[in-house]
Amino acid sequence: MALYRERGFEKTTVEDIAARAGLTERTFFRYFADKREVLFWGAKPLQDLLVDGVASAPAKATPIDAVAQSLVAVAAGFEERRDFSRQRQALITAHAELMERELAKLASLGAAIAATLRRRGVPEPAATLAAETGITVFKLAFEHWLRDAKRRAFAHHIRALFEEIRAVTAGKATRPARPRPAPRATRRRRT
Amino acid sequence: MALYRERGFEKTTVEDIAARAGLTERTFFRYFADKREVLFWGAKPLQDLLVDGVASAPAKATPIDAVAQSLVAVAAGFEERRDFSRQRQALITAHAELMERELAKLASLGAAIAATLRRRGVPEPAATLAAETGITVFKLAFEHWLRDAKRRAFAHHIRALFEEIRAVTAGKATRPARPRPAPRATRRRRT
DNA sequence: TCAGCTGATGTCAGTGACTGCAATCAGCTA
DNA sequence: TAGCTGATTGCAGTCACTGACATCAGCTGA
Repeated sequence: MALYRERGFEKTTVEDIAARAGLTERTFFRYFADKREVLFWGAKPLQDLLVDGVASAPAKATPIDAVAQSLVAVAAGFEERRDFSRQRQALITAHAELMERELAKLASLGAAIAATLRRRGVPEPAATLAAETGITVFKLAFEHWLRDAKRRAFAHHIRALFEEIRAVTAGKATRPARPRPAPRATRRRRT
Repeated sequence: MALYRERGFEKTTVEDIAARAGLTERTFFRYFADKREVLFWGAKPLQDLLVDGVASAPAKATPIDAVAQSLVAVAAGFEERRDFSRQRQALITAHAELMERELAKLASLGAAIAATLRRRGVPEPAATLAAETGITVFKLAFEHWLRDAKRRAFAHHIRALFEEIRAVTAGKATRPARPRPAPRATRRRRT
């Protein structure tokens, strides 16, 4: 990431990266499928955490709650890496190729969660919809968390967006003001 | 697509494609940013249709309904291309690189819809959530439509999944049976 | 009819991502 | 210390993609 940020993603050759790591280009490609993959090294552990969280949710939890709880639990681990996350995200959003890979990772995350829900007895298409909704919330909450001037917790944004998406799909929340028996007020932000 | 299906995506060189089209490789790259982009030629018109649909929804429609209506309207245009769509989709799902591009296209579709909703006065994060939910439903409904043995209309699947996602986010539909004060019975389907 | 302009296409050479294959190396074991 | 095994390296090759420049087709105005 140091190199990518120094001279930009496309200006950085795989040879550069390998050299910096004290390796050969050939060896780099034995560890990473391609040049982009380096930035997504931590994806698997995160997926395991999320899946475990969903799998171990209380039996009576609704699918969406199982997903929400798991996301909230995982969110804590992000707090200490806010600066890192922000730099990484800036890099990703600045390059279409990296965005593509990010979306692919999120999609496979969603698929894994859906599979777990199915294992819990949730039928299709509810399982996939709950998982995908979770991914949507996660993605947006992540952005909100990164640029929240008030530095509220990641988990806070996740919860708020689950509330909001519930309202949205219910056909409410058309207008900014909307007093609801919600634990927290719904937040607004600029684009 | 003919070439890709004949000899596979990676076995097909850009030179092959250009030759088949009676062009030079160089010219190919003047029309398409890269090798994958050929398969997504029709994306822009679709986006315009969807955006127009959302923009011209009745002023009193909720965001999610504006999106749903637009998707349903657009769905009609797909009916006559079911076989083509199926072949294309088989190709895409078989190649991770193409899936990535597909996801990216859907994401930009979502962004365009969100922007349109904002122009209609829908605040964030409701606009983005409604748009993303629409994309989720669209994607899944598309799959269902393609493999529906009963050959029900694309629009049918879209409507059904909007119903279902409403139930899911509301915390219903955990179990096949779930007697709750729900307006409609929850729909089920196989994977 | 033709010089001149313009936009599309072609030629050519080069860079760099990625792969297959064979060689080498490091650490361990019998 | 010979031999085995897994990790690393060297090398050669393919192919996607790009920049610079030449060429061509069709149009325009004199």
